[in-house]
Amino acid sequence: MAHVKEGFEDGPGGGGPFDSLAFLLSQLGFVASRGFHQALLPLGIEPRHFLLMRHVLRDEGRSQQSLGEMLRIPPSRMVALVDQLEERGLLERRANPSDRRARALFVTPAGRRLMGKAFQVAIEHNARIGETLSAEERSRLIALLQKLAAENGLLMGVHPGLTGDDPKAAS
Amino acid sequence: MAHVKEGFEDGPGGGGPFDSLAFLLSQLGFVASRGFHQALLPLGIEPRHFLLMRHVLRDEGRSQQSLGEMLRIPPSRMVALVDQLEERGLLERRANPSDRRARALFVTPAGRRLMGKAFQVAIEHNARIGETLSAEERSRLIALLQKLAAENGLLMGVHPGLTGDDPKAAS
DNA sequence: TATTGTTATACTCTATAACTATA
DNA sequence: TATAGTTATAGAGTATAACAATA
Repeated sequence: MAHVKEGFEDGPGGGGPFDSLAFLLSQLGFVASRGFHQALLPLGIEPRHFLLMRHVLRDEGRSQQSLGEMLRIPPSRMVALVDQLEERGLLERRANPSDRRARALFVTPAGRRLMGKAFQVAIEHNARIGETLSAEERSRLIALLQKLAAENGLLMGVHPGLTGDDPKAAS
Repeated sequence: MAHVKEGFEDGPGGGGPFDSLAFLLSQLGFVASRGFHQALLPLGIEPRHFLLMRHVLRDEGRSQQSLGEMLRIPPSRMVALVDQLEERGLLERRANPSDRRARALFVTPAGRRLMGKAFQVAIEHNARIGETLSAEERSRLIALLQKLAAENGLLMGVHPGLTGDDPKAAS
């Protein structure tokens, strides 16, 4: 382990900077998640609700299961999420005429209004994260991260943290 | 929300790519964390143990509380973490002659051997994450992330996910 | 009286699997 | 017999606060 260049230069025994790509990504990802979570607090929803609502908005009338499969959220978790959003009057479960077992999901007018605000929050949060970089730095950074995301099989708009494959701890 | 350039171009109503800086960071951070967690599985420890051991290694003999303050881990959580590592024979609580309330932490020889392997795992994991980038892309990416980390008040080697300020959900 | 570490308790989140109603 | 959704249950992880030993 003496020939490594980026990060871990300190080796097993010592101190030194811990500036590996993996660690930086993990740290910054955590900060980004936490920041968005906090930014949404005034609206009374969490990032997972935002993400789910966003996908319902994109294709209203789908069943819970169909959405759950796409976002890789297990059924019982979908029930809880939709319950929370329905109680708050943001989402609606309607009957599906062609299959009375299924529940078609729709966003209510209140849900639409709230999502408008939530998008605003997301935009502001996003701007805040990158505000210390120049426009050019920012776009180069985004391009590099996109390349990394593509190589790691990430789907745009589907956050792996929603799937329940919990990393458990930090790194 | 019509004048924004990076990410969120789709607006409240629509679909489209979700390639904001914040979302990319959150996604990739999650993937990096999860990957490291899985890479450590064969060694029987988790990233939090690795991080804690690493700090004990750096300055042996410190008290639990002193370490907990530095890493911002609450006392009862420190007890659980140290318990787990002590049961596995990787860490030792020794008496502190000058203050018999405090417990001085030391890494055992087995702990040292395991940390050697864990560093190797970390190095390999780090290399895997960035392997699709060229050396130049990689160093540019790291430089940009470091700048971002500095601006967001991140401490090198201290992962915010260890502090218990849970983001709760993803995004 | 304050502090270090520990333990007890309660709470949240989650997955698993049983269950119901439809198909 | 299979499927969509729900509910019940049990497990892990956490924080809070009470506690014991020592200062």
